[in-house]
Parts: sequence; C-alpha cells; structure tokens
Amino acid sequence: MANKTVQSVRGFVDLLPEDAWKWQFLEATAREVFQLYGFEEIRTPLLEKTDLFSRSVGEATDIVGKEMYTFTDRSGDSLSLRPEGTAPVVRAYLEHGFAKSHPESSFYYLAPMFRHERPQHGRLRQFHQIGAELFGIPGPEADAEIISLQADLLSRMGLKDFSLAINSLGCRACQPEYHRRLVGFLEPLAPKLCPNCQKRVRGNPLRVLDCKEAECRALLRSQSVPRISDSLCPACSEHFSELQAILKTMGLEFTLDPFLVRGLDYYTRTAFEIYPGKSGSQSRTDAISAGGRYDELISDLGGPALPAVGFALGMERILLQLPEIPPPAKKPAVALLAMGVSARRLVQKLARELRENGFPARADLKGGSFKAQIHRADRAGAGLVLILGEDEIRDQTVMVKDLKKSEQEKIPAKDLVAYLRNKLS
RNA sequence: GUGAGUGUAGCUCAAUUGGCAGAGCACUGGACUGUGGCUCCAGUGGUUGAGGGUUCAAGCCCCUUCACUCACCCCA
Repeated sequence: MANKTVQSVRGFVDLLPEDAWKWQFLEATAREVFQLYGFEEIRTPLLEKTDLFSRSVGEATDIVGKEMYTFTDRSGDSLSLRPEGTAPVVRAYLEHGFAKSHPESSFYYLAPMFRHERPQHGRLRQFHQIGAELFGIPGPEADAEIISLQADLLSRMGLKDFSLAINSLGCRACQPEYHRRLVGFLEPLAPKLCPNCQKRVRGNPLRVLDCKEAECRALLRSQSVPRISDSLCPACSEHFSELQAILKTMGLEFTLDPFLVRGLDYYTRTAFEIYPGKSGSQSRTDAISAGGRYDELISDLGGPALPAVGFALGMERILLQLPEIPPPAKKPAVALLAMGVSARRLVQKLARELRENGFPARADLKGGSFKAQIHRADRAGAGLVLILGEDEIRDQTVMVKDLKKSEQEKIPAKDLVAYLRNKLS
C-alpha cells in the first residue's frame, strides 16, 4: 500500500460482502426470537452525554475510566460513544415516559458499541451487541425469561454447546456486609495474590474473585472463601433460589459460580454469563453473552424505583463460535448482454422492465466480446443469459441461453416476460 | 495500558550466507470475428506496511512508526 492510502481506524473494520450475509443471518434470527418473546426494537443514538455512563456503569470501572471514546463537542459538552447498551436504553425509557405509561416494557437492540481497548481476537474497538432489557418486573420470573431468551437465541443461531453460569451479587442491603467479610478474608492473603489483586483487595475486592491468574484462582478455590450466598439477605436469597427452581422447571441447565462477578457497577442480585462449549472444568474463555439484574439503575438515573433485567450478546464472538452458517440460496439472476452501443442501451432498458416484473436482472455494463460478457455473467451466478446483438435487434427477438443446460433459443421480444416467468418459476 | 510474534502482487505463499523480487489463484486478452465452465499461451499487477540507518549491495541486519495476531488486562 502506498503511504498516501487512507486506512481504517485501528480496531474499526470493514464488513465485506463475503461476510455480510452471516451478519444478516444473525440479525434475522435475533429479530425472530425477540418477536417470539414479544420484545420490541429500540434504536438509541451512538452518542450520549458522558455523564450517563459515569453515573450508571460506574466512575471507577475500566470501561468508564480508561476505555470510553470521550470528547468535548463544539458546544463544550462532554460526549461519549456508547460503550454498552443498557444505560442508553434506560435513559430512553425514562426520557419518553415509559416508566409511567408502560413500566413493564421490554426492548431489544442490535447495535455497535465502542471501547478503546487493545484489539485482539474477538475484541474490536467497534464491536456489535445484540441485547435486551426487561423493565418493571421484580420477580425471578423476569430473570428466567431473559436467560431463556438468550438460550433460544444461541441455539437458533446454531450454537450447539454452551453453558450457563449464574450467581447472585446481592442487593444494597446485603452487599456491604459481604464486602466487609471478603476484605477481612483477603487482607491476610494479600501477599500471596497477584500484584493486580493486591490492589483490588482494597479498591474492588469482588473482582479478586474473578481473577484469571491461575495462582489466585487456585488459592481462592482451595480456601474457605466467604461466599456471597452465605451473606445474602433473606429477600435476595429467596429470589436466587426461586430463580434456580424456575430454570429447572423450564429445562434450562446452569451451574452456580460463586466467583462470577460483573464489570459494571449497576448489577444487583442475579448475574449470569454464557460460555461456548459444554459446562465442566474446561479453561475459562470469554463469555459470548452475559447480563443480570439491575434494580437500582433506573432510580440512580433519576427515575422511579423500578427493577430491570437485561443481557447482551457479542456478535463478533458468537460468529467465531459458529462453525458454518448455511449460505443463503441465491435466486437465479438473469444476465443481459449486448454487442454494440445501441444494443447496450436497449439491454439496459430491458433490464429495467425485467426488474419491474420482479426478475433480478444484471445488465452487462462493460461490453466487450460476447465471450467476456458471458464469462462475467457466469461468474456472477446468472442462470440465464439474454443476448441482444444485430440479428436479434433486426428480428425483434432475444437469444435466451441456459448456462447450466448449455441450450439456447430465440424468443420474440414481446414474449420474453411470459417466457421467463414460465422458465424461472 | 504491558509483553511477544508477524507484515513480500487483490488472495495464499516462495526467494540459500546480505547478491537481478518470483509462483499459484484471481483479473485482462488470445488460441476460438456472435457464445461461459476444461485446456494451452501471453499480459496487467510491487516504493517487499511506512520512515530512517549500516553496507559496494538490504525483502533479509539496526532504529523508529503503523497494522494485524497471541498472551496479560478488560469485557460481550
């Protein structure tokens, strides 16, 4: 590449036709499933006031602290490209009065998200999530509905093996008590933990549980780490056990993971993650879908005290897990060739007529020898080729060649549409 | 943000110790004046990611930078 060539921004990639149809498949599948569950689409802007994310996701999180695309616009407002989908949907829910008119609403979105991370396999700076939010239902039935929705989504997309892990993070009544117990437990252990975790003990002890370092993990598994399940208040405890009962009734398999913690501050009670592959003691991979309950977020953002649950699925990540997606059946297109300028004009006009009649038609725009034009038509996947040359113009016919059968016949121009209708139906 | 690896034609990859930048596929044309796929022949296509340095000589060695990949981190 010459150095004058402009390249795309790091972590922002082009989706080329050879892959775009896979995305169309994912999107179509998602819309189908959401429709089955009665969720409705919502589209929010890419840009939000930075404040929305610092208040919801959390000032201290990595996402807000070091990964957001934040800038000051010409009016002096601090704006950010959305790094996640929940906060904008909550904002829209409040802004348009759903909290009052339809508090029990459910929305879905298919949308790009932006985080300034180091690009890596399955991790881009512009990435895409399919997500849903279910507002206004406090009971574990809502959690189960969201989990069930995710499972259906993944299987319909063709993912054979995946496993669901769930945990309860407690609520604002029981979290402080657990926090104290955990810090009390971790502090004496701190010297044995990884440097990162040594910092976390004071700053964000929950995330020590989630550390991927083998040593930390081993240390935490072997000891009698205080579990959040032992510190849950009666209400949270009941919510969590009811959820498990519902999931069992629904036939949704899950494992309990007391170390599952989420990276966004707004989660309360139920948190869940879905990993590719069968459950078991395999190496921990990135979650392809995750979410949880966030009962305080709506009020934290200035709304009434209403509960909510949601999830988000990473589209790039699920594509990496899907072995093969059946390519869409191509409609046999009709290709039109012409020899000479005047024939080419006629052919382009004819192509328009064919399209009006619903036939996908490809007029050869470049010209050249018939050989070259037929070659191109074949490459483009045309089943039938219509040839218009001097002879055909003279006797008002069109030569119709069937590329597969290698047969051709002359058809009167006026009968062409009827002929094609018969031939292609 | 940290560490490591890799960048050669549109794509997949060669190029001995530092010694003339190549092949296959794709594309264009011809063999075959108005007929595709198969075959054969020919052609187009490169500032070897970019910039600098060492050297008689750099795709190869050194420095810088950009991008990608992998791990960390983070998370979907």
